[in-house]
This record gives sequence, structure tokens and C-alpha cells, in this order.
Amino acid sequence: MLTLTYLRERRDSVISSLAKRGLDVTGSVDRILELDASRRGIQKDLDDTLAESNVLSRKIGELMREGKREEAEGVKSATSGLKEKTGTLRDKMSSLENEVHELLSHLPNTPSDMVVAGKSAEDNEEVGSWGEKPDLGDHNKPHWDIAKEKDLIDFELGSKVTGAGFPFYKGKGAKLQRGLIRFFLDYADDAGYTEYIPPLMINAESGFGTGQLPDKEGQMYHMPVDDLYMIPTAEVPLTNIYRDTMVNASDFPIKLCGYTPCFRREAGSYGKDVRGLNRLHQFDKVEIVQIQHPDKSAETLDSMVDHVKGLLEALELPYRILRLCAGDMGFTAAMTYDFEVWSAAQERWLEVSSVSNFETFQSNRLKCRFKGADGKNQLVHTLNGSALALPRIVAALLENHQDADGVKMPKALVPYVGFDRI
RNA sequence: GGAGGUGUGGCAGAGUGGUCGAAUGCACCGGUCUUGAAAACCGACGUACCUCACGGUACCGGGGGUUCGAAUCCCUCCACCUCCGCCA
Repeated sequence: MLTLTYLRERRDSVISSLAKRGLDVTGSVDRILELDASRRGIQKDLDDTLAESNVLSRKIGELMREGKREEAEGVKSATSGLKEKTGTLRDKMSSLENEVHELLSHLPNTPSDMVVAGKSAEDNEEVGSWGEKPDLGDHNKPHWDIAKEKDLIDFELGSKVTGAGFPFYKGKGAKLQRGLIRFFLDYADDAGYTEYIPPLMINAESGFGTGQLPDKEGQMYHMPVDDLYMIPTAEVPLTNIYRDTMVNASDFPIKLCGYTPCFRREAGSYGKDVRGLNRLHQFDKVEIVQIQHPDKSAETLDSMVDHVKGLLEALELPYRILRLCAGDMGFTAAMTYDFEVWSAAQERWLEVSSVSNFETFQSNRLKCRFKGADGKNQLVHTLNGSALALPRIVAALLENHQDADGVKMPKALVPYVGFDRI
């Protein structure tokens, strides 16, 4: 969430910045500023009225102490009008505040200067790539066929027990999942991230803190009985650790990671692209999160990008890196790099990681601050990235590394899975 | 699930209707002293909003209520602790 101060001071640049996302927010920005202005007027009134009645109250206290009951009663009667006035002003204040907050919480983050304008994936910039697309020749089965032949993943069984998009992993398929998770976590551990095993359900405050609510309400599984949401990513519980906290400037950077299953309703995505492991309702992911000083977050984002590069190269998967255009970025991000691996049999790129800097957008919602050099409290920067999401990695591993009689495991993975071929 | 208790500033911990935004101790910050440090002493020391400023207002787990006035009384929700029951 943008801060009101920022919006007040930088109205024009907010509008032009969000125009890069293809949004015209002039109306709602001006509405916010207008409501805020009248809120301030009301507050002045309210504060004055309260000050007035505080004076009278103090006076009554004095008179009572001096035993002048009758005089006190006289002053009391003078307060009734004030009381009524504060009541109505208070109501006005809070309804204005709510309205401002509502509008403000629906404004997406402003893209960084480096981010280009654009509406869709078409406009994303490719900023790096690695590896060669393998030539599969005759051995070019899509991963769902390999998974079936080798009995690694059972999609139909998942449909029976739960529903589409909830597969069972089995035998070497399950071991591959476990090995990948452990490989990713060890790699993050080596990079100085502290591992957490967070709750898989979160409350609405946490959903708001990282920006899933209200923007992505319909994309999360919700348990109405207890009003809890299944996490769509470990980002939510991990980042919310720091909700309502003051962090010590000397603790920067704070680095956390965690493996969790992730749950997404994926409402609205039907048809193609959902075959096999391409899009699931439940999938496994290791997430890395950093809390950083505002001056350092840009370089931190780069270091997180390098982290993901290292993982993909160890897995011997050709990838490309995209800097998302403004319109393709998530609601909360100021800058995002997506990693896509080449899926050799499907002959398409699959997104396997998204690394973002949210700057102060989340920390403002989270109320996560530190004491700056000038002694004033300021908002931290938050960042996170997938390192990595499993299903599409598995898809690419199976497809890219297949040969005449199976699938060869990349060297780095062999100690983790305990076999070198499937 | 049943019974009871607790929730105050970074931490500890006073405060049961008016002079309490809140004693005291610790931590932190600035200064004196010192070659330097420690100790000692002095000072500053919560957050947010409004105001050019002086200053004002709100906040003692969250929300609501009583009252001229609430950290203090009442209701409710939440969290934690203790005991009992149940269960992995």
C-alpha cells in the first residue's frame, strides 16, 4: 500500500507511474486526496472540541475536590453539547478514514523506474538466459507421458481423492520431490537464509499484510468456519513474521526461507496450459524472503536473482530471465524478475520462479519499520523469490533429460534423490 | 470442552475513576570525567495524526459501553498462563 504522505507529495508521479501498468488512477487518487483533505478538516474540529471538553472535565475535577458540588454540576451541563458534537465528528472521521483506506488499499504498487510500460507478457524484457535447448530427437515425450510410464505421478488418483490439480506423487516421483526440496533448502541455508516451517493457514490480517487481500481474495482457499486461508505461497506466513515489528537496523539483511505446499484456486484459468504439472491447485515450493534497508534492496534483488540462477544451472535446465513490464507485474511488486525454463517436449517456456522487490508496499501494510540514521522510524523494504517452485521444474527435468530408456538425473541432484536415472 | 488467572512504553514492572502518556529499574542515545574503556554523574528517551509554529488530539491486547472525565468500572472478542477433561 502506498503511504498517504507519498501520495500527497507525489500525486503526478504516482499517476504517471501507474499509467505504465495501463491504469488511469487519476480519479481514485484525486478522490483519496479530496477525502483526506476533508478528513484533516474534521480532525481539526474534533481535536479542538475534545480539547475544550478536556478543559471542562479538568475543571469539574478541581471543583469536586474543593467540594463545590453545585458549581461542578453547572459545568457538567455545559459539556452535553460538546459530547454530542464529538460523537458526530468522530463518526464522520472514521467513515472518511475507512473510505480513504479502502481506496488506498486497492491501488497497486508503483513500478520502479527501470520497469518498462506494458500491458501483458508480450512487453516483458528478456534480460538474460543460460544453456542450450536440448535436441530431443525421437525421445520427445511430454512429462505427463513419462510420469505415467515410470509411475511417478498419478493425476487421476488425485482427481478421485480430491479433485483435478491435486496429484499424487509416487515412488521415485515422490523421492524426486523430497530430494528437490532438500536440495533447495540446503542451497538457501548455505546462502545464509534461516529456515522456517510456517503454518499453512493464515488469518485475514496476514493476507492483508502481504497484499493478497483484498486483491486476490478469490484465488485463495478460504475456511469460513474459522475464517482462515490456505497459503498461496510461503511468502505470506514468512513475511508476516515481521508484521507490527520494529527491526533493528543492525539486523539487515534479514534472510528467511521455507518449504511449504502452496494452495491456489486458479479460478479463471481453464483450458490449455493446465495439462500435467503445468498448473496445479497444490504444489510444493521453497521460498526465500529478505527484509532489507531501503538503500540496499536493489542489490539484494540482484543477489536473489543470482541465487535462482545458481539453482537452475545446477539442475542443468536452460532458462531465460524476464524483467516484467509494469502491466504483467503483481499488484504488490515494484520490480519483478521471472525465470522461465525451457520445456523441451512441450516446446515452451515455463515460469518457475518470480523474484520481486516490494519496496515499502508490503511494509506499510505490515507496519514493519526500523529506526533510520536520523532517528526517525521508516519502512523497511521486503523482497522475496521462489527458489524454486517444484512442479514445472519436475516437468522440465523429465522432458529435457530424457533419453532412449528413461531420464537422467543432473549430477547435483543424485545425492539428494539417491538414484541417477529414472 | 470446563474452572481460574494475566495482558501497561524496547524489556522488566508500579499504577483500581480526575493533577497518568503513565512511577521505578534496565537497555538505548547525547554529554561530563578518562590516553581509551568501564564505573559514576548529568541530560534526553513511545507511536500516530493535525498545525508553518506554539501547541493540540488519540493510543495502557482488539472492539463496544457507563461517566463531565476510564489504564482503572461493565460487556464482548483475541492471545498467553495454571488446573481438570479429551485426543494425537
